[in-house]
Amino acid sequence: MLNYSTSEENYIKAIFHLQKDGTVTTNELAAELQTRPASVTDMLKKLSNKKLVHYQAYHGFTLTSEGRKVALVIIRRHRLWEFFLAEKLKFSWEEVHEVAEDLEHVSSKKLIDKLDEFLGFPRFDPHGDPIPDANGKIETSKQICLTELPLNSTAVVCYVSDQSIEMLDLLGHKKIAIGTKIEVKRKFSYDRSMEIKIRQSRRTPLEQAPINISEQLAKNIFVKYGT
Amino acid sequence: MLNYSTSEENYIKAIFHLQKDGTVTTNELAAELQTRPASVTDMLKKLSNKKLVHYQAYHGFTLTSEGRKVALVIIRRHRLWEFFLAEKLKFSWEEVHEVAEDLEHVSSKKLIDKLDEFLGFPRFDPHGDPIPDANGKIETSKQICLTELPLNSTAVVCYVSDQSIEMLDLLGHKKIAIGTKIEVKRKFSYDRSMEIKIRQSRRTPLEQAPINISEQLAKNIFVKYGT
DNA sequence: GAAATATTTTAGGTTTGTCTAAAAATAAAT
DNA sequence: ATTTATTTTTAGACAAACCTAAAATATTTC
Repeated sequence: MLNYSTSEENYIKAIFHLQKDGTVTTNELAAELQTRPASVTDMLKKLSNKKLVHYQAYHGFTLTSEGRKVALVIIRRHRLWEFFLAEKLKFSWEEVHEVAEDLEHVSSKKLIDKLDEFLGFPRFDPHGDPIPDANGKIETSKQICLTELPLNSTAVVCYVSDQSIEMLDLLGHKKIAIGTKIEVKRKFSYDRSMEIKIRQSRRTPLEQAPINISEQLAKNIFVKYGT
Repeated sequence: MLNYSTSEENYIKAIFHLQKDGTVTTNELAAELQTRPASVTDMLKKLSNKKLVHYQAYHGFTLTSEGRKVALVIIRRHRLWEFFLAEKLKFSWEEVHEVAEDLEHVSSKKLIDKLDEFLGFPRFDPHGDPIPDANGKIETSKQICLTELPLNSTAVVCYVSDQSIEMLDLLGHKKIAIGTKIEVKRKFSYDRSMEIKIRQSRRTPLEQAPINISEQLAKNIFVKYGT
């Protein structure tokens, strides 16, 4: 079970990413995969036979629930490798994607689950995209940079990109950590600093006075909506 | 450059391993790769055109120096991944090979060199086989278990397979470490324990009194001939 | 050294995934 | 509602890597 060719996997993954906006068309997919529409039709028939996509000639296609499950496995592999490359091998942000494109097709489930464990079950890849867990569960809300959080919105810190001693010292002083709830109260256009209210996760319901965050700090803090 | 298909890579690697005993024959290679002689002939023509093998119809083949270079790159990848799987992901000894068979075909040189660095430039994989360095240099003498070292032979400790606290404590007490020179003076058939003389690497020229090593300990110490 | 046996190569076919060019279906425009 | 344009599918080919069966070459044996 769950043994597909590199090519099939790439199609499934691409459909998953494109289908956010409704059904996917042949041309869209051909453009995404840098191939020809005729090739897409060929492959789609195959994936349709394998019950991975709903396909009606001339009317686009979407993944079946089985197809979605496969897609999530591939995305899990991809993002875990990206995390590994950035975190352990010190690849830069922009370099990880290309190498992960190859690594993601190595299909040993045990390899991926052990890699996940080795990495400490990370929940976001270096681009801030969520990593599906071993059961295919994935965070719905995408991670965004604190600088992009709109005024008066509340979100939770989930990742800090710069992990230097100095950075962690500053965060400690401001009592900001993974899980801290943040609400943006003001943004100053002069230096792009912001004023925020924070609440420690769970056990600290008391309202804190607003504190100030420099642009440089905000740039390295990532948050997501929700709990 | 250096971009070959998975199939080509498997052929090159297999020829490298088989050619230790002279030229390789079509049947040998077919058996090794679980394929048919006719398929081997097809591929061999292709590799011959690419100047990776010397090939004369009906008379076997060997790698060219270019082919050997390619083989060493593939073996380097394979053994580094094996080391990674065993050391970092806690795969058992016997499981690493199969997964590494897939990982070895991911061809990014940067990936492999960074992996090498991350792992601390290991010189032997979990089976005791030497890992070629980034320039394709490889230890000539294979690592063997101390139990296999013949009487009155001298060799150098290069690897310890059991790295439990207890084991390291015992090794520390006996002053045995990586680089220690060992000469086997006696082997007792009764309990398969052995008496050895040791000399610390370089700076300790003085002859030590022989010490005794249990079979259990010897089984976990690996040595190689040479410096 | 000719016959028997084993090995290797050729010839022709299959599958996977791609392509081009032409035909069919859908969507847009007048 | 036709015509025009776009999109999608079919038809037929091709390369890679494999296969079977038959022919060619080596090797053994007598």
